[in-house]
Amino acid sequence: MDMSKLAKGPVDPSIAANMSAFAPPTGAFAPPLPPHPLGTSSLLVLQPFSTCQRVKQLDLLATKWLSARKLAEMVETEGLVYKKGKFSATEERQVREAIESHKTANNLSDAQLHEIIFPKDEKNKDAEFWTRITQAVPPRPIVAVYHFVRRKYHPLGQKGAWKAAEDAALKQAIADLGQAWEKVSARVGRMASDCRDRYRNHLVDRDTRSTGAWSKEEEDELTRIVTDMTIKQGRDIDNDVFWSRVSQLMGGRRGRQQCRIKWTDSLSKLVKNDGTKPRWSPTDAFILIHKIDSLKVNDDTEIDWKLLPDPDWNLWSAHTLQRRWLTMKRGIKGYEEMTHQDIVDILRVKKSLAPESASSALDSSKPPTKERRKRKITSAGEVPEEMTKSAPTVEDSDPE
DNA sequence: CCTAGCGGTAAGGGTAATAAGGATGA
DNA sequence: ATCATCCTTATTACCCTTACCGCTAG
Repeated sequence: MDMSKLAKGPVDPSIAANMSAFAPPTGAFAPPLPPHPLGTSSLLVLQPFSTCQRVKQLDLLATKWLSARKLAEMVETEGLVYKKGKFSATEERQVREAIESHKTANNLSDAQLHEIIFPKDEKNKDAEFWTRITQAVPPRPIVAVYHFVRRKYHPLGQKGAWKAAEDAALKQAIADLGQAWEKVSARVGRMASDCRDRYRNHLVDRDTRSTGAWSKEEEDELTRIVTDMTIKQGRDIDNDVFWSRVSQLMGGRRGRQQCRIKWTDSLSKLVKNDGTKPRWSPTDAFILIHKIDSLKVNDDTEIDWKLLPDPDWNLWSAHTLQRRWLTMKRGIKGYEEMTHQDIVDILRVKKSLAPESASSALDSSKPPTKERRKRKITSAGEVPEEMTKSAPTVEDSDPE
């Protein structure tokens, strides 16, 4: 019946148009409208644009400092395609190489390179530089590359755990200077963004903050706050939560990260599953792999995890799915050297071999201890067919 | 003198790595 | 009962995007 969803899953646009599109207020768990008139991204693969158009777009991305709004607008109006999200290892390497070659080509010292990336003097700005590096990682917009490089090449980066003395220095600096992070950074000896992070994630509310396991009261409170903020406002319970605000509403007793993780990894699936906790099963693994396979991406950094859950299989948050994928992937020996498709192929075989539990879950004859089995039937029901159906490889690849 | 847009800084939104405790099943 | 293994929960450094706005080139 709803096999179609399983097989097709979201048409992944991740490369292109996955603007974080505040989901239009759908009902509680109503099927999210495809964020896109399902053309643009898959079309890209097929052959939507002339190469000439592509070149123009890439040039635009590498030379113009387009604002987020403008970017989103162009995705809609003229099918602009650009990449968002974490930089892959490959991209990082491409950036490094581009910078190296720029350095040698212009015979720059380390200090000179530093001056280009962090110019102290107006006169040393070099717009050419950012364009050149951006061209090494299409289709990224220049501003994304700019921020990426400024973080990666910052001399104060990557300093590990904070020491008590640093916390004290940070507190004092903020007391003296306010939230002027660049100035604070100079005093503390950490990147501005790291100072800001340390402050908002750990120092603010430090005396009221509690850690460790959550009490029932706290869990109920968080659930109430989140549902008030989302469902009751007609917003999306998975994507429209403002975690800093939630933390405030929790009276500062839990930080924004604590609240977010608690919700997405634990409480949300409980709410979606009538108050009982589902447990990750081989069937779930099976579904996940097939969904990922159907995306036909080149690399898992292109996956937009937010688009994976669907109404018939929505117990698992995007975050959970992403992590489950990672652990499955790492369970394969030598996965580092493999292509994404290799890994998917291996997992598809590997995870279809554990059908015992899946099929026994179907057997109502011996109801296994917990009721949580009950819910599995919904998704497990279609698995055996899907499995025997086989030929999972290509099938739908090109719609007309 | 005006103004478009560059690019530096802050704010907002999110994940990866890790550890430790809890189920599960041979 | 035991132990390996997988799963869940919690922590925190680190990461990416967007908003904002002063400045300057044209």
